Amino acid sequence: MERKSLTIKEVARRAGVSVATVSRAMNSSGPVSTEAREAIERVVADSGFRLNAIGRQLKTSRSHTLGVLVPSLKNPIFADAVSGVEHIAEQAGFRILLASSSYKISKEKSAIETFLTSRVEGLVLTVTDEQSSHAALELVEHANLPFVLMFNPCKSNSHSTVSIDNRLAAYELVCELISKGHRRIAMIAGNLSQSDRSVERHAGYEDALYDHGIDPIDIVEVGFEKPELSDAVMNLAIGQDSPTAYFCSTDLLAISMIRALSALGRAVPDDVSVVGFDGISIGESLTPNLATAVQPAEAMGNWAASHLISRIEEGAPAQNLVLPHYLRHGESWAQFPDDTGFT
Amino acid sequence: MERKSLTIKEVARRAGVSVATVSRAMNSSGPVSTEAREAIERVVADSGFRLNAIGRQLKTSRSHTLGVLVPSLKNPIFADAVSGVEHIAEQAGFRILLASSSYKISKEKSAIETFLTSRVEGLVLTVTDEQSSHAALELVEHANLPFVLMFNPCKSNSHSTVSIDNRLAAYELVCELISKGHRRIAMIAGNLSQSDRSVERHAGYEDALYDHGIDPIDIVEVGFEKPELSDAVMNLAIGQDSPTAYFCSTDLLAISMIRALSALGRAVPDDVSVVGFDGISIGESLTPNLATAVQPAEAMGNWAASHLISRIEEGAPAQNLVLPHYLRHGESWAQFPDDTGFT
DNA sequence: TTGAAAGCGCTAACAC
DNA sequence: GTGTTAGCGCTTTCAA
Repeated sequence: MERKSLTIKEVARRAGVSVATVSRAMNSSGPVSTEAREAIERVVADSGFRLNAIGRQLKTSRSHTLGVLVPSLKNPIFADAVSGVEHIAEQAGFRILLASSSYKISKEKSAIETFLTSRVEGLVLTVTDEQSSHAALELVEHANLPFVLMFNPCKSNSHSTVSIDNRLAAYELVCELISKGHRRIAMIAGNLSQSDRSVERHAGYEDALYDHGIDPIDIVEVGFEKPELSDAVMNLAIGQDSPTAYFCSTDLLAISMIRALSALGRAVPDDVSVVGFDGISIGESLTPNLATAVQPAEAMGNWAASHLISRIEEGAPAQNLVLPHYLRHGESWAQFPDDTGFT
Repeated sequence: MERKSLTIKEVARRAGVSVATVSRAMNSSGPVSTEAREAIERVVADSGFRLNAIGRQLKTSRSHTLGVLVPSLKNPIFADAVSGVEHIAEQAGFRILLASSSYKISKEKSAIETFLTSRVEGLVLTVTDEQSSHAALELVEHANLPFVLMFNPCKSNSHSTVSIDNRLAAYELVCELISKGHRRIAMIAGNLSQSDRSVERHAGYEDALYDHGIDPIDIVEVGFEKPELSDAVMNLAIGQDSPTAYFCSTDLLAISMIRALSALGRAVPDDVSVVGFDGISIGESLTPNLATAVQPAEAMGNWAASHLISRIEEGAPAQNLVLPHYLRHGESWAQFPDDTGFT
């Protein structure tokens, strides 16, 4: 057992050749005689030698590494997207440096600084929003490093983005609720200040109500990191004119909401409808399964990675991609039972 | 905008000092006069200079990087554990290189080779099992690199491990099922050849049945990567003497099972009981919520990371930790309705 | 308090 | 086909 790993120099010495030959042999980057190759292979085989990527990175100024930053791994929508990034990156010979921000601007910034210091070749980021995260994104742009925003709605054309049309998807979801006869529709959302997606979804919610001449109910914001619903949500649910439908800004929230409602004796969807947003796969397996707008998270991760790599390798131009979403007509929403029949 | 990022040498030139002084200033690693410090700060501020970690890593032979390998990010149990690793690593100034194996031995091996090449300082791994993954683990041991196996049951004392007692937890779960009057209890599991945890859980299942003089039913194995349950499962569920209870080797499987059963008109828990294993947090929010054995995934990740770092930094000895599990008495299991009253 | 210089492990001219 | 060599960007003696 070697105390310290070998260097190419030592391998060269043992094989009786020069370091250049070893380098050529190990990288198949130039001619090497069979004799030399075999000598080298022998040394490598019984020493377990492996080229040191750090030396190579320094010399070639290429790290073959991508930085990936998401708010949290504990929401499957992000875990799935990271999984999508990882699979493509791995195929293309890129490593993944992973960080999570816990929805905190300060952690976004420090994660990005770490990535920059580590000389990653590109970044896949899901940030709070372009405004609040401006300082951090500024760093990336100043470093002239390609990056793609994932999930964040596209707000400019200067950089790449992959997302869905959150506002439209929310609009469609709420319209569907309205067409099922619901009039008192509340929105429960993760803190708007921590997610531009929530903001867009809320806008879609308002659009839908406005188009139907229905008054919106004050949005109830909850934290992202805790599963417990706030008192505000509970008070809303037990009040006199309690909503007949809830639009939750994420599936995780919707799942908690369904549970909380049933604890209050309100059955979903018989007494009240609940819809989520994201389309995490577990939602499909629930009973009732979740009505929601589905984001193709893994595909977003795939695209983010392959686009990023083509920017790195081929200097491809920045691009904004809006992927199609679709509504999953789950069992957690239903015709409002007291519907008076107005159309 | 700089085409290529600056080097310490260029900063030194611009600030009119030597590279050694810049290094000392930026790392607070030695005395620097106020005058020099200010000159350097000025240059750094308006150039956005950042020390290149690769140069530093080569010089110091420290990468401050941990490699993390899990079978899949799409199972929240692993995503949560990775999240736990990440949080501790970040606090300690370590970066995370992430890879997933999709439960494939070949990908485990190549991921580990990439980690080795990248000169990570330690590894957190969840592998198929120590036997099958032997070749890959061999590489790590030969490289003399500290690692901790996470989730994999401890089979030797030569390396670190953090897990729960899978066999005991499964035993307890199945005993509880038996005490609720169930006698026809089936086990549905992810392929045993892809997970030593499944194997242990199956042993616990058999222990429990054996202790009560009940005949086990042939285990039904399903793939990990697809949510659809196999025909074998369906045939079992609709057969004559179909089980009154299902023990699933993961919560994800249990959730799919509940859904599949209800599609067959069998209500959970009224007609049939289903229990899972893992304790993913979403399971708590389901209706019915999941009876399961809870693994403290995030805590396992936390411990894996901090233990690994103390091995790296302080040469702490390898350690095997078995964390306590607990049973979540969810709503997905119930007294068997046709219970004849035997005790 | 500072600078010169060696060298971490590697690749890629370049000369042979 | 092969070897020599000059760095890549940094830290760290060591001497001043």
